[in-house]
Amino acid sequence: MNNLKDRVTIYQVAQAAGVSLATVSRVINKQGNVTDTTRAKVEATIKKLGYKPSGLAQALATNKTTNIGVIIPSANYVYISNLLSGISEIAKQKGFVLTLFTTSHSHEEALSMIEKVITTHVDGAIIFDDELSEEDVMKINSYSVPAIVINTVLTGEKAGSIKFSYGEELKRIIRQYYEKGGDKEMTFVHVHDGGRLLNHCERCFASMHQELGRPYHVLNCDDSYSHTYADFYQRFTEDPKGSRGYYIAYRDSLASAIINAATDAGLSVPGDVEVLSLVGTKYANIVRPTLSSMQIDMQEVGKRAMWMLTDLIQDNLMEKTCRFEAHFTKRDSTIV
Amino acid sequence: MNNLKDRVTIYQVAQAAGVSLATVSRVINKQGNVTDTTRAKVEATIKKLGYKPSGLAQALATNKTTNIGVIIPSANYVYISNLLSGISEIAKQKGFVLTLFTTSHSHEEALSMIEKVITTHVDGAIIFDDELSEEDVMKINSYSVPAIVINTVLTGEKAGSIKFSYGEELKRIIRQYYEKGGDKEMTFVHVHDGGRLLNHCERCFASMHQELGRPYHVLNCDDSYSHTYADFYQRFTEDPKGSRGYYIAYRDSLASAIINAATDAGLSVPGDVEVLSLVGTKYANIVRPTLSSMQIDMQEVGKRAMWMLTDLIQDNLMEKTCRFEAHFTKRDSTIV
DNA sequence: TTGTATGCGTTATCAC
DNA sequence: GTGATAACGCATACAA
Repeated sequence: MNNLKDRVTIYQVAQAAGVSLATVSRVINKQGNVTDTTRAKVEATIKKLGYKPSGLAQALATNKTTNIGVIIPSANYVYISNLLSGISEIAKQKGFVLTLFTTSHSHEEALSMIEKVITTHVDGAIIFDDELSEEDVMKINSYSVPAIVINTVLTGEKAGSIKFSYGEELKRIIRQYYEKGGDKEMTFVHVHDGGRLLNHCERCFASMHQELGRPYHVLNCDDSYSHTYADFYQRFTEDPKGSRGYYIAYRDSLASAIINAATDAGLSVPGDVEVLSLVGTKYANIVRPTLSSMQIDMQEVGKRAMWMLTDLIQDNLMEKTCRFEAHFTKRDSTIV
Repeated sequence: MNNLKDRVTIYQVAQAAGVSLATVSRVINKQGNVTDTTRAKVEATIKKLGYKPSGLAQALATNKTTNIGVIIPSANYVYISNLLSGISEIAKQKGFVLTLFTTSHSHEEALSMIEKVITTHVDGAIIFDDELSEEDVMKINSYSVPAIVINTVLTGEKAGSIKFSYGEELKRIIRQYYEKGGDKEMTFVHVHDGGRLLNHCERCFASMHQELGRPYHVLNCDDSYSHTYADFYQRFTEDPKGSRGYYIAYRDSLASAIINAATDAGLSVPGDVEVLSLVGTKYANIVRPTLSSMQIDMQEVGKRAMWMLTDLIQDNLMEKTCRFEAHFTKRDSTIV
């Protein structure tokens, strides 16, 4: 049961090499003050015994784990795994290791993850979770764990944040659509538990239409390709004329469901049905017709977050806040 | 710099509550032998002081981190993130946390990650990396770190493995294709650094054709949608007749590149060009025409791996080896 | 039921 | 240059 019982300790190395453990420690940490002779002797026995220092004990003694906690919703979305990949790339570069805390659309769980991060003794944390309020996140900071928060503003001593500006760009797209003669009525496809980003977009969508005095619709659907496809296929076949419209969906897969349903129902895209994906990934380019989308390079966001965090850990972060602008790429699923 | 200096310790709690630290420890670990009165007192001061036990110190004292090391190639592929998501789901259920070690197509790096896993003092490890040989993986086991290895056989006391059976199914698909009157010549689309699974498939592909006495081709291409699209588009437009064939690609995105290139070049899929994706994901269903694919439910693999690992950690793993069969799903990109 | 003492595997501050 | 020795924060066997 005690699966690490036979771990070789620094003490055993010292004994075998005929020196004190202090000397071994010096060799490990490549500090000076060691004769080449003894150094060689120690290194030899280290190799012979297969000694590996215990990160645990090191961390306890130095008060530094080289460990970054990452709080994200379940890693199963493409844009999340892109984010993770970006974080991971820089973390590796800087000598950090990532510890994952995944949440699943529950405020309670997200909170308990924050507690876990604190007990886990990480050197810093990157948090990307819609369920967490600023207040929640402050909690982690009150334990003086440096933290970068994505998509939530956060003010604090040991904190930085990355903010997405989605709403303004979305408003611009909507205004431009009508200005350039777009005449379809727009429908915002709402999904349950879509998170704060989606809700923010929805609010901007609504307020823009109110501002323009245009009619608009909001439709609830399931966060699943097949369900969404089925729903829309039924909708499109039952009332082809009434289905004409411009649909804004949260994710590539959902947008694709609408495109495919329309195409399969004999409607033309973008003639009868236009579709915009809010969170575009590389798949926007792959599906046919290609998918007009807004996107933020999440891998880049991940990199930046990790950069900011390393700076923050060294008390060296100048700009505590950073914005990422969403960009619109027109492809074949929309006319303008 | 010393970012955790002001952490509240168990000792401070004890002092504030007027008990010994042993009592506090008992309260934390919910052991018996504590009066309700003192328990309440201790819990109150814990809350008041905002005390969180140090996982580090706990781990050092008990020789148990609740930490699982996961070695994977950079998490940027859909099937990898599915795997991760499966692992993560069960890990959370069992009270473990995941520490990520990502590698990037380098044997050296993969080896150094194994060393890191050892020093990191994890309770167990799940390894999915094509760069690691059995010998490499044995190393982690020789430190008596329980490990589950995916897609590499491994024999060892504290080890289990999950094996994919891709080759046999691929052979079956190929044989069946010709038996049912498929007459296109097959091309295996090879990508650099595709890993052991791809190479295994390639060998099976070749040997099956030799067995059948059929001609076959192997084509090198880049592991990128856009490059592959460009390459194939050129190929298809320059020599439409000669392009007729059955292409086997590693990944959905690459297979989609071929499909789209063919379609855009005026060829018909699956009339002129048939395409099979080896590692299918949900996108096989989304692209048009839909993509015939082989697939293994990687999320399920992840779950199983984590289940096996928890059993292994408790010396309770009966079946040390487990196979996952790849399944073929015929969709619209192939005729049979 | 509660407190004392020791150990977990390091680092770091002293002496020598 | 090298070696004792005290932290680091907690669990636990043992004594009270």
